[in-house]
Parts: sequence; C-alpha cells; structure tokens
Amino acid sequence: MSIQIYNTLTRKKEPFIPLEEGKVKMYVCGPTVYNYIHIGNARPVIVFDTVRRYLQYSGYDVNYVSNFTDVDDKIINTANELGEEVGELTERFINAYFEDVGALGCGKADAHPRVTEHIDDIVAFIKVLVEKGYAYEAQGDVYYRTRKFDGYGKLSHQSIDELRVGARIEESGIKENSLDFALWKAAKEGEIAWESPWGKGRPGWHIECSVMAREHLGDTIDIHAGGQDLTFPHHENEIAQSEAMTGKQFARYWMHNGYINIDNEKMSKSLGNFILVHDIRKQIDPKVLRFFMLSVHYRHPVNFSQDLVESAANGLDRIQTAYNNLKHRLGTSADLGDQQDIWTHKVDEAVRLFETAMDDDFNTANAIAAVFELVKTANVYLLEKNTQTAVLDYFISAFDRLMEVLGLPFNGEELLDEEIEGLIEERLTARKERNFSRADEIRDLLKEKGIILEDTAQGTRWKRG
RNA sequence: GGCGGCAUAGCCAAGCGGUAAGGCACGGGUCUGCAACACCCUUACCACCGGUUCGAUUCCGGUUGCCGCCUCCA
Repeated sequence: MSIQIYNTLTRKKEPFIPLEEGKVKMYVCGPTVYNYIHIGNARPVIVFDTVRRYLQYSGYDVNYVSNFTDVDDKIINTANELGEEVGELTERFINAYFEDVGALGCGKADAHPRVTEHIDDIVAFIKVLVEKGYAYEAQGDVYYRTRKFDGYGKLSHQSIDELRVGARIEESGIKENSLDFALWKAAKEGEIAWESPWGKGRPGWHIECSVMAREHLGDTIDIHAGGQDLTFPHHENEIAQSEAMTGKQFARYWMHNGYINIDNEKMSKSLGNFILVHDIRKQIDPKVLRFFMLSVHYRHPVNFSQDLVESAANGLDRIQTAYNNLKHRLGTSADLGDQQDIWTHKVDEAVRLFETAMDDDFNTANAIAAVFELVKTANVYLLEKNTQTAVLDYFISAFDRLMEVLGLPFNGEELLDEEIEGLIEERLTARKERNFSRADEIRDLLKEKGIILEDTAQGTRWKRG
C-alpha cells in the first residue's frame, strides 16, 4: 500500500509517486519575518515536518526547502516603527523562528533560502516573463498578465471571471487587469531597494517562491505545501509564474493545512487573536502543543483552548508513562528464552496500524490511536509476573520509531541526585519496618521536588511530575 | 455573487455502504499499608427532512446552523 496524498489540484487523494524514484522534492512556504510566529503559523511547520519524517521513515530521500520572506511591506513598516534596519529585524526574527520551531520538534530544512539572497535570480526570472509577454512594466512596477495564462484558477478552482465579481478586488489605474499582481514593486524614497531593468525596487510576494523553489529544487517539484489561505492567490500565482516560465508542471502535489481557531474563529495576525509560540511555550510544554496539533487531521480546523491542550497533555503523559514503565521493567526482566510471539505480533499489529493511518494522507489522528493501542498492549504485558528483556526491547523500539515519526521523542533518563536516591532507600527501609508515616513523609517531600514515586512488585519507580 | 469546509458520546476526535476507533473527563470495581501507575466494567437514536440501496453516520437532493477563501495572512 502506497502513500496517498490529498491533492488540492485535483481535489482527490492520489497515490504518491515522486518524479524520481525514492526521492522527494518538497517546498513549504515559510514565514514573513517581522514578528514571532503564532501558533497558527506553527501548524504547517509541524504538520509538514511530520510529513517529511514519515516520508523518510518510508524510505524516501527528502529534499526539503522552506523559505523566509525577508523583505516586504510589513517588514519595512515594522522596521520603520522600531527604528531598526530591515536586515537586523529579519535576522532577529529568523533566529526566533528557529528557536520556536526547534522547541516544537521541527527539524531544519535542507535549505532555508531568503528572498534577499535571490534578488538576481528573481530579476532574471521576471525578465523572461516580460520577454514572453506574461508580464509588463508600468511606472516602475512589473505586473503579471493574468489573462495570458490559460490555467489561471486551476488550483483554487476559480474562474477568472468569477474572481472579478468578487466585491473586494480593487481597480488599479496602473494595472491592465485588476487580477494582475505585482512581480516587482518600484521603491519609494528611502526604502530598501535593488537595481533592476525597471528601476530601483524590490520583488513582489509571489515571485520569490517560484524562483527559490526552482533554484533549489528544479522546474518541477513533488510536493508544495502551505496553509489553506495560501491557495489563493499565493499558490495560484506561483503556478502562473512558474509554468509560464518553464512550460512544465510546477508542483505535482499541493498540500494545504487547515487553520487554528480561537473560539471557532480563524487565528490570524490581522484579526489580532493570535497566540505567539514565543509566549505560549513558557506555559505549555511545546511537545504537548505538537501532540495536540497532530491529534487532529491536518486538513481540518483545530480549536485551541487551555482545556483541550490540558487533556492532550494527559494523553501524552499516558504514552510517556507506559514507555517509562517498560524501561523500569528492564531492570528485573529475564534475559533468557525466546521472544514471546504473542506479544511481538501485537506490537507489529500496532505498528502496521500506524503505518496504514499515515499512508492515508498522513492521518496522524489515527496514527496516534495506533500508538495508544501500543500503550494498551504494553500495559497489559507489564501485568505479567515475569517479563522478558527481548519483548520489552521490542516494545521500546517500536515506541521509539513511531514517536520519532511524530517528532515526539521520549524524554531521556535523568539521573537522580544522590540525596533523592538516599531518600528513596530510606523510604524503602521504613516501609519494610512498616513505618508508613515516615514513608509517606518522604514521598511527600519528593513530590515537592517534582519526583513522583510509584511502588510496584518490581520495586519503586519514579518520574518527574 | 463564485468556490470550499464542517455538524459523530460531557469534551476532543477517527470512520465515510454492512447498525460506531482512540484519547480526555466522570462513575463502579481490582491492585496498593495508603497512594500513584495500571487493568476490568459502564457511557452514542452519528444536525434535520426526503431519496437511492437488501442495508446509510457513510452516496444523492434539500433544509438549518457554524466556518473559511475570493484582500496581507499558515
């Protein structure tokens, strides 16, 4: 069974067949860096990081590229307000981005190109579009001639005529057609600008992705992804630009994630109802945030609230606890004997369930359910009087692999302070002497230090609470 | 006006033709010196109205409600 991907272009799930066997070229639209990212911005980063991980798990060699928009109106305005250089501002927020996203368990892309590093490529690209008649200069700006591109609207399934009826499209005196969009913007006095055949200016928003995707991945890429709100006009425009340029298909699979809602309303910078990752990760374990987001299918909206995140935290905890308990048992399990197939088969079944879920358009909600199957099975196994090291290892290895795909590796072992260890010993003695008040006293003391003790038939185990 | 999404237990959330996965919370029980962890048990007229079908939560039509894109936006 191969991986199925829901393709916005065809509005269907399609078997995933990359252009080149075993290799995937993937481009994910990155942020405009003039502020910390909010949790809505974080969703695609988490979702597509997970897609990448699963593709890798499935044996693909993934070339993953994600850009930074480091020059545009909002950046210029913010820099002006703060009295900061554009370059300083963007550098600052690019670093913040890596910190936030890293905390959320997202790996770096193979390349993180920036617009300002590709101005020459962009100018060259636009020049070709002008030569081919797909673009025209007007008062120092350059616009894309939307009407000229036959497939315009094929991604968002809109016809140009219908789009024009949309009440909010403003007529521009300069443009030939109201749907035409800027490839190059003439600079205003004092603005950051680059030389071009059309005078000083800077790139429009959409052109950068077309150019950077091509520079880093080639004319045709396998997967192009981003938030749902980029479908139109951003991705539609990218297709128009790139396909006019190369005459080839730009991207084979288009993936779009749903929004994060607050009180059932889209979270967005313009609405002002956003929560910054930078802030929230001081209160909520970023791993919990990631787990929470992956507990819903990526194309569906997810509502954000404190309560929901808390219950997600409890769920994640259950997984972590089962894993810890498995490891704890390693200390008292038997080393001999064959693996007990009845248990390893159950592990295999859960893994298969996980893979089936992920194969189905990266259904992380079901994949997580499969992990809970594993939790359940592990807990039942742990009820056995005698456990076998081989079986325990089999469980642990499965947990490691699956959680790695989800980008939620387990917390490593932390060594206890000698003092705490001594207390646990002392408590053990007290319990043997049936001095329960002293035993409870020690347990409470440790609890205050964030150490939770659990007595089992195989000895006392502890965890950080 | 155009295009699209969603409506499943107290909450979250899968399923999408054969009368409902999983998680969280609640209640009852078992285990425990007491706990904790864990295990067992219990909990759904799938928004409404029609239609297709031997059979629909799943397909088709309609209704209602909510949301999104068409403007910068993940």
